[in-house]
Amino acid sequence: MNFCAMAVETFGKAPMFDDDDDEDNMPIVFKRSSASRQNQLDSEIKHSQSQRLNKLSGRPASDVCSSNGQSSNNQKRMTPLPKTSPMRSEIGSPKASKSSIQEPLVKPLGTTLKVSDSMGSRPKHLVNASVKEENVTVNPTDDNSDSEDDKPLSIRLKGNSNQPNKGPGPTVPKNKVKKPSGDSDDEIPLSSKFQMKSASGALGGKQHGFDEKKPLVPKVHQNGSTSRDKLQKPAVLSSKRPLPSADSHSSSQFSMKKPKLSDSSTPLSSKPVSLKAKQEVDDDDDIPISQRMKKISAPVNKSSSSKQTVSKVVSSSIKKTFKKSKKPVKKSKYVKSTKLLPSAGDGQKKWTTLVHNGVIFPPPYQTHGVKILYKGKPVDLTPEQEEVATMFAVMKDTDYMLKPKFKENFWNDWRKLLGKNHVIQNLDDCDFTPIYDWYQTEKEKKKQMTTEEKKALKEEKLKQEEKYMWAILDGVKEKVGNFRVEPPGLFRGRGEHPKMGKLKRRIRPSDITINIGKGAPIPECPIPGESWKEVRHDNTVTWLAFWNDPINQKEFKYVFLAASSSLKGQSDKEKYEKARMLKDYIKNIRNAYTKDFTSKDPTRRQIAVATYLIDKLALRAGNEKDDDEADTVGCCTLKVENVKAVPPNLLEFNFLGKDSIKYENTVEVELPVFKAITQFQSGKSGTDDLFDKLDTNKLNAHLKDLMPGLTAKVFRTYNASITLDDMLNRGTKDGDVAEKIVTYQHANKEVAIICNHQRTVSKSHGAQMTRLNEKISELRDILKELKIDLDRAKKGKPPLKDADGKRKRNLTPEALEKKISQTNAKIEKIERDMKTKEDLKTVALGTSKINYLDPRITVAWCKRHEVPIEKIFNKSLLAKFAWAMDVDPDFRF
DNA sequence: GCGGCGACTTGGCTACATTACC
DNA sequence: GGTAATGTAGCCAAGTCGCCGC
Repeated sequence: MNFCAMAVETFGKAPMFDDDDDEDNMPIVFKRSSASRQNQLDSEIKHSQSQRLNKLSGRPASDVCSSNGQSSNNQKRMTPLPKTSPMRSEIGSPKASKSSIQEPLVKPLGTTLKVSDSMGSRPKHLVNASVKEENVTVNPTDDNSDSEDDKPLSIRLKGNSNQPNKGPGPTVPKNKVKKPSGDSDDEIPLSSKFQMKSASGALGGKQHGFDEKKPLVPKVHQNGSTSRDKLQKPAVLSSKRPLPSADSHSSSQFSMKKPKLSDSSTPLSSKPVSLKAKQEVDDDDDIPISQRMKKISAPVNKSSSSKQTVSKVVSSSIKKTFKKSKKPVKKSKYVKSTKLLPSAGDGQKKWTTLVHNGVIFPPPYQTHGVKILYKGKPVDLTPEQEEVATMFAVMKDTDYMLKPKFKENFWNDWRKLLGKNHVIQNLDDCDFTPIYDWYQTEKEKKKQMTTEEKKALKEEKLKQEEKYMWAILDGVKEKVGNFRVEPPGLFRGRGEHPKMGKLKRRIRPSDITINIGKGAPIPECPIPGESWKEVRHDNTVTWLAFWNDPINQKEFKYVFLAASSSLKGQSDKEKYEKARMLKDYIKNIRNAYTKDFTSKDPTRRQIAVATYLIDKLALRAGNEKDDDEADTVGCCTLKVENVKAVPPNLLEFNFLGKDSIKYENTVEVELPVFKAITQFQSGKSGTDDLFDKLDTNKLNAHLKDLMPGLTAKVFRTYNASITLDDMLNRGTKDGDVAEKIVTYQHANKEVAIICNHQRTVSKSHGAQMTRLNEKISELRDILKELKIDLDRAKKGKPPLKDADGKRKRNLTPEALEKKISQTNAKIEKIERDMKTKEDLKTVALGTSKINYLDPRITVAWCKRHEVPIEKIFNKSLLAKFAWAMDVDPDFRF
């Protein structure tokens, strides 16, 4: 019996999940963090930059039929939207791209980090491409898979690195920041690090045709090698992309899905028959040489047998990880979801039945009675006044206290609570230290609790929250993401947010709108005497509840299902499928925008250049912002002052992006781009919009003309995932698991740099490095002694006394040699660790893993290389990416 | 065609938990 | 067993983008 069906039957009666569930269904304990977040904008720490790198190319035929269930997958090879006539342009036709480039793949990983690069390469062929139509849907090209367009620009650059100046207008980023003398390059913006290592070739104004078969981008590696990929990509067939039918064998779990994409007006599934046929032919050309070699050397059925073996390794580990969720149904009335459910497109039905218990509110404020001092004297405060004073007091150690705006906003809100005639008349004369000290004491007390006490508290909390943790969506038990209503506090806007410090008032039931299935029991309002603002039964949305953001009433705070839910999984999968689809279109999109660099229509020119920057630098779209938000920008909202044009063809970017993270990057661009930028800047002041004829709506509307569903952010997903795929496949060597993990981390790091995912250097970083250095010197001293002892032992003499004057054990020369070797190994390990630590101290690897890297790439790679998936994905990622776990080992992005 | 609302994704930080190391 | 290092979960801010009404 179908679990869903079974569960559905119970729906309706479904009260709350009191679940006598077995432990498998026990909720994971959710912690609540107390809160303080520090927004650090230390620009010295937050280096910027991102540079795009490699994109990879070749796609094995296997990718075509990546099994796993890619159900949705039909989207690849989408045909143009109805509104766009397929006849409109030759761009999309196989012919149009015939010129294609069958350039050798560029090489690899080893140099990855050093060679970053940029996209410059790409444009090369673009320049000469013949694009006949302007506004057209760009059909996937038949030859695309072979083209370098499938590769990250950076990779293309790498490939050309040894051919400086040959390319058309490659963009090679330059390093703007000087590298510190030490080993570390921490002080360098991420992007710069990347670039610095990659070095760029001169751009030359020359443009080469596609058929040149030369590296797209000339590049000079500062210290990197410029190896070319020996595993050249095979000539590509138009049919390389997976066909819908191929995808459709995907695992049954997807078989019922109605992917959004396919719901769109675009006939995703209607791929050309010829392509399909081709795909089925599936020749070795589509398979990376490395794999082909395996095939050759293996027994006939090797591929499948090895697959099995490998899969076994992975699946067993996966099984282990998911063991719990697999035995569930035993006692539970509901099925715990690990599979994707059917979903619908926007505005469409997202679910049929939905049951949940609403949200849980933070406990009421408990007064502590500690008085603040005003002009040195204790002041009585009401509980409401004290609560807000406490919010402020506990932030004493944060950087917010250094920001006048924070204090000003806090004071304005707090004084309203104090009232006009309150004894407290200004903030400067207030001393919050008594409350701060009290808070520290409380923290310390909590820390000192015994393990049992902590456990008891935890259990108590769990007991209270358990019923809010789950929802039943279409009969499937799903975890709720954020079922706790945000507690009151002071707004911690990032960067120079004009509202930082304002009071986020307490949210009450009357602020909250509940969304639940018709006929499902309305969640009881947990605060006696109060009631929900509204109850809706809207199955076209996925939120369970929302309230208006108290800081900005126009905005909302939603309660959604957790990332591991099937709804989120479905949507995630669709995101990656869309990005994969871009691979089919990218070449012609690049051709199209390259052509438009010199368009007479200034709007077209701006769209072209903006798209180029988004593609090349992985910039975000850049929506307009209100005055009451931090002053940050994205591509479309760049100001003239954010981009400095340095002849002959360098662009220096310097701006605050999302979360006020600094983006600093200097890139070499193609001359037409350079020229266009200077035109856009001419006659404007620094604070004027660089792209004055453009906004994200226009840009995305244009992108949708090129590929169904294409928006600016798809480029980030595409470039991140294709870079990972490429680097893993080029860079993974035989070796032990640890070495393979290092390869993965390198690739992950590369992506993080591309996306400019930064983190602040941990406070203890310096101390940690110092400790490690000390350890190394201690080991070196030991090494010296051991060598002396060895010499003496060889001569039959006893060892010297140790530092304390004590006699050491008499060891044989063999034993001493072994010790020496062990000590050397220790030193090497510490040195390696230090380097890694230094390299990653400002790079956040997690963000790309969670949001940009198609998990199927990782899972398939783990299967191919026998790396346990748990080494790469933690528990929550495994749950989030459950839908990707049965991917075929041959899957390629 | 535009603007704004609404829904959803992306993102860095921090408290807490777990693991490593001595 | 204690402490430091590392990993993770959760928080919630800040983006993107679709859609709808004017």
